[in-house]
Order: sequence, then structure tokens, then C-alpha cells
Amino acid sequence: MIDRFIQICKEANLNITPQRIVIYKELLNHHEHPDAETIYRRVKEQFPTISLATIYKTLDTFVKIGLLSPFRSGAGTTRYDTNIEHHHHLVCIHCDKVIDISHDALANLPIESLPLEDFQVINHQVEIKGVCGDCQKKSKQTMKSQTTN
Amino acid sequence: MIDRFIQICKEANLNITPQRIVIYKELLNHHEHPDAETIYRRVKEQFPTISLATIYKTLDTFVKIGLLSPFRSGAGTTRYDTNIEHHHHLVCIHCDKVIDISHDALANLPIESLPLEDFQVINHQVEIKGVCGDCQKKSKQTMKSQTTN
DNA sequence: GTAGATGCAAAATGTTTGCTCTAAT
DNA sequence: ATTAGAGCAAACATTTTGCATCTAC
Repeated sequence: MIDRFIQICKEANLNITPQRIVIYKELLNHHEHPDAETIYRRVKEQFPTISLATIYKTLDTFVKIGLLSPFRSGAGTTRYDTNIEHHHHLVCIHCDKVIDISHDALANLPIESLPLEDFQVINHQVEIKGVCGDCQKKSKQTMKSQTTN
Repeated sequence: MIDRFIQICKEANLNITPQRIVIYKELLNHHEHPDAETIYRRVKEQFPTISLATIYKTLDTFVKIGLLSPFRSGAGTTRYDTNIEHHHHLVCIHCDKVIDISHDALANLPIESLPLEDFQVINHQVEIKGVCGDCQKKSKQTMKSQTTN
């Protein structure tokens, strides 16, 4: 687990620092596509002297060595996905939650048969927008309280 | 053309101001998913007293009445798409160019048959990442000049 | 005349950078 | 001992906000 991380760092000629370890562990434990600020808040509890700049630099480093993939959320922050396999996203338009989904029907799109002219394809990702279960419950509750008031 | 715009504004109870007209015309004339800054630079040529804040507020307004759809580019700005029909994107990883594509094979994904549990789907969009024709040409030129030097 | 829009400047975000000091190797 | 990395503060880029002024209706 953490051994794999140390392995990857060594291969990339990166020093193994306590900051990098604590950030990596945090990423392993939570899979809800956090942004830098969120990671900072959480990591600070175990490592109070860590700085936000270190979080940004470390996330950047992790992206470069292929440990994370970044994406832009609708809310305007860069978020980080520990899942670097080919997968797709369910994005909640209310709470901005992102749920990973892997499915052959999305993986095997007939991209080659599209009229893309001179565009050279590397990969594709499907983003499915909608409302997550939690937000559906919340909006039902709101509607209920609105009609009873 | 501009009549349709006036129509939509009236329906939404929006005043028709010269600023809104010039921004809308700019959006009609260029379809390459500009960000606020780009629109500002262009619009300022015809309307030098316009402010960037007005651009932001106007784009926001246009999104709210369904005239534009916003999306976040990898480069970190919000970009605006005048194409509000169901369509998909080719994104160049080098120059961040975004090319629209519409195709049945992408429109008719079997979303309903996916195991989404309690996620309520609204729509989906496919993002195809790769290298655009222009950037392919540029990198070939660079490689050529590197080998001859 | 009045509500709503503009333009300015200031503030708020999110992120990056330069530099000194510290720690991993 | 050397070099990479951490932490701080300052800079930067993008976007939002408050408010006084102006303008479409």
C-alpha cells in the first residue's frame, strides 16, 4: 500500500518526505475527488505545520508521476482523482459531488468511426450530469417543509 | 438573428442595452468557446468604455436565460459555448482548443442501462482529448528544426 | 420616474512563485 | 555534504461584489 508509493517515488527520483506520505495516505482513505483546500484541512489535523503551498506542489508532483489525475469542477477548483484507470464521472449539479463509474458501454465508444478529420485522439471521458441520491432526498424534504409551513 | 435575441431578452424581462447587444453579436460571430477576458478584448474594440465586470455579469445573465452554456477549461478559465444543443467536445491538450462535435453514436449512449443506483440523470457529454491538427503540424515543425540544428 | 444595468475599485478565490531554511539521501 | 523539498509571504489570475452613476423603459 504505502510500499507501492515508496516504490513509485524512488522510480521517479523523489524524496520520501513525511508530508508526501501523509498527503498520499489521505488520498487513499478518501475517494471523493477532493480539491487542494479540502486535502489541506484534513491533513493539517495530523500534520499541523504543513502549508497549503506544499499541498499544491505535492499534488502537482503526484499528477506528473501519474499517481493522480486532475480535473476542473464546475465550482471552479481543480480536483484530484486517485482513480487513474479509464473511467467516467457522474456529476451532481447541486452539490458538485463526483462519482466514478466504469462500464464497457462507456469505454467502448466507436470513436474511430467519427468524422474527426485531423484530430488525433488520446482518450475520452463521459460526464453524466444529474442529481445525486443525497440531493434528491434533500430537495424532497425542502418541498415537504415548504408545503407544511 | 438579433431579433431573436431581443425576443429572448423581453421574455426574460431583461433590458436591451448596447452592451448586451455587442456582447451577443461577438458571441455569434466567433464560435471558438472564448473566456470572459477574450470577449472583453474583442468587444472593447467596438465599445471601448465597456468594463470587464459587465462582461462577467452579462455572460452570467446569458447563461441563466439559456443563451450560453459554460464549462471549465483545463487552463482554469470558464469558457462559453453558444451551442446549447446536445453536443460533445474535442479538446486539444496542447492549445486547449475546443471543437464541437455532434454525432448519433455519442448522443445515443445506453445511459439508462447503466448501474447508476439513485443518481438521476439529466444529460451527458463526451469529452475526447487529443491533439488538434494545428498542434500536430507545429510539433512536426519543431521536431524537424531540432534534427536539422 | 423607477427599476435595472453599467463601470469602477476593492475584495475574494484559487493557485503559483521566489526565497530562505530544513531535512532526506 | 549535497540537493530536493517545506514553509512562508507575496504575487498572480480569475471572478465576484458593493456602490454610485447612468440609462432603458
